[in-house]
Amino acid sequence: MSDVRVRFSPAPTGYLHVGGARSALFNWLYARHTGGTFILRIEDTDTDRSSDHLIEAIYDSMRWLGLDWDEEYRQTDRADQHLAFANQLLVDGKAYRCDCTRDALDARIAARGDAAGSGYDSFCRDRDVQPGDGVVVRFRTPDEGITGWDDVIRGRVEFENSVLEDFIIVRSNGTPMFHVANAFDDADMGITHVVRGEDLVNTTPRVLLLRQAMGHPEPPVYAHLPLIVNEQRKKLSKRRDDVAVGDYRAKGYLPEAMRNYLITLGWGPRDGEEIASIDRFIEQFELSDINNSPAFFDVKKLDHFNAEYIRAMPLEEFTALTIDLRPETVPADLYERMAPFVQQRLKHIDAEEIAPLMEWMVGPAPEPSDKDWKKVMGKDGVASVLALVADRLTVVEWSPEALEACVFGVGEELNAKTQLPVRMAVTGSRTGFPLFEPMAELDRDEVVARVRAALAKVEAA
RNA sequence: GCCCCGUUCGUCUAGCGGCCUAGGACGCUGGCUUCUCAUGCCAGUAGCACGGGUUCAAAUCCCGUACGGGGUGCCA
Repeated sequence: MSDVRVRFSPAPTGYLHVGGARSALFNWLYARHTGGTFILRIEDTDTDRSSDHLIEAIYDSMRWLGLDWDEEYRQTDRADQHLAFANQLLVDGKAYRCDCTRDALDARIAARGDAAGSGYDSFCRDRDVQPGDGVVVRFRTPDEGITGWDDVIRGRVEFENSVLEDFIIVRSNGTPMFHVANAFDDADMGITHVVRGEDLVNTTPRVLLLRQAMGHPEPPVYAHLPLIVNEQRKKLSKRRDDVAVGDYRAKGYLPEAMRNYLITLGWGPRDGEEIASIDRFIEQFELSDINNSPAFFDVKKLDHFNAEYIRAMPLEEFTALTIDLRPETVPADLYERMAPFVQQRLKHIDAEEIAPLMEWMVGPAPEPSDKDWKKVMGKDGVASVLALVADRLTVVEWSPEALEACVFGVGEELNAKTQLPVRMAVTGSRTGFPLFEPMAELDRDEVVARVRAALAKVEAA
């Protein structure tokens, strides 16, 4: 085992969404690639918005994607240590108490003529505020100098310390905030590589400063991943975009397909094979190969991946996975015989995609649209084809092979194409399964009746 | 406003100074698989944001511009 230690640290304030899943995945890939340790750290310091239910949901989505973790922590279990760290900063004079309200700060900002929303102005730095209601602890950021790091993905990133405001490290309710918990835990847990979304770059100098104050000046390796964006090129948001991993699961995406698709967002395998086994990806994965521009989450391409994975499944596995999704009127043995045809046509593991493929086999054929009907049945000679097929069907041997020979035989005799009119008559559709196998599953009388009904409709037109 | 980041086909990517008349994938279009659809195969479509440098040589390095995004919470 190598000494690489990485972590995925979601805040359980929502379901795991595709952006978080991709971060988790890249951390996991790197850990597995290096033989290191993958840690799941639940950052639930915002107790008001975190919930056990959401933590469970995150576990669930991670397991579904096959992302297993080696160690697990919850930051609320470590709050005492975070607080002790914050208090030490207070003792050392690296932090101070502040009782400014947002309103008071805004008033000062307005009085100075600064832009609304400007950062904290260090008002309480030397006021020696005592503990009490509405009092927070702020970190004293340096007034000069530069805080920066060499990002594996972005290169050198630097911030002027002067633009860093004295940020809050302990809330007025006494709980430590994200930065302290994050900085402390990364150092304490010996995290060697921090792989996370680009939306966190701005917090990095704060964490770095905190580490220095803690006596851990040597930073981990940072890799800030490009964001996953929607069609408006904006960061995927839980509110406006439908992006929870669980939703994709519910929509019938295979975890392997989802995981494989996510891998291609911001990274490409060196061998160019974008659909491959997870082992191939683990083998090739390097942080330095991750690109730095945002990636659009393209459901069309995801669908393609999903369809590929569905088709690649062993038939028995596919059948077992989908058999309970068949229309309830379809007997299990019939479904098993039709499963190969279903597998070839499915984009999602979804009952609603399966139903239209086979409902005509167990109930009346659907009414085709006028447009489709005319396109197929409006051709010259269709009536004679249907008439002859209907007659032959009453006596032909009832097997797929014999049915095919019969229907095509009529075509040769009449010098016409027969498959489409017969299909339309029997299935009510121009598209679908190969005709003769399922047709042989129906009763002879039913099929003959459907062909005769179609014939009557053609003649009436 | 301030800070940070980004820009190769519509989309995801390859490309790390000559192999690039820019490759692959999705999508779309067309064709072929002795008569559906799907699959498979073949073909086509379309791109280095712009302007300056550096260099014998730039998609690749530097600077600027434009555009886009992220952050700017007692969220993470």
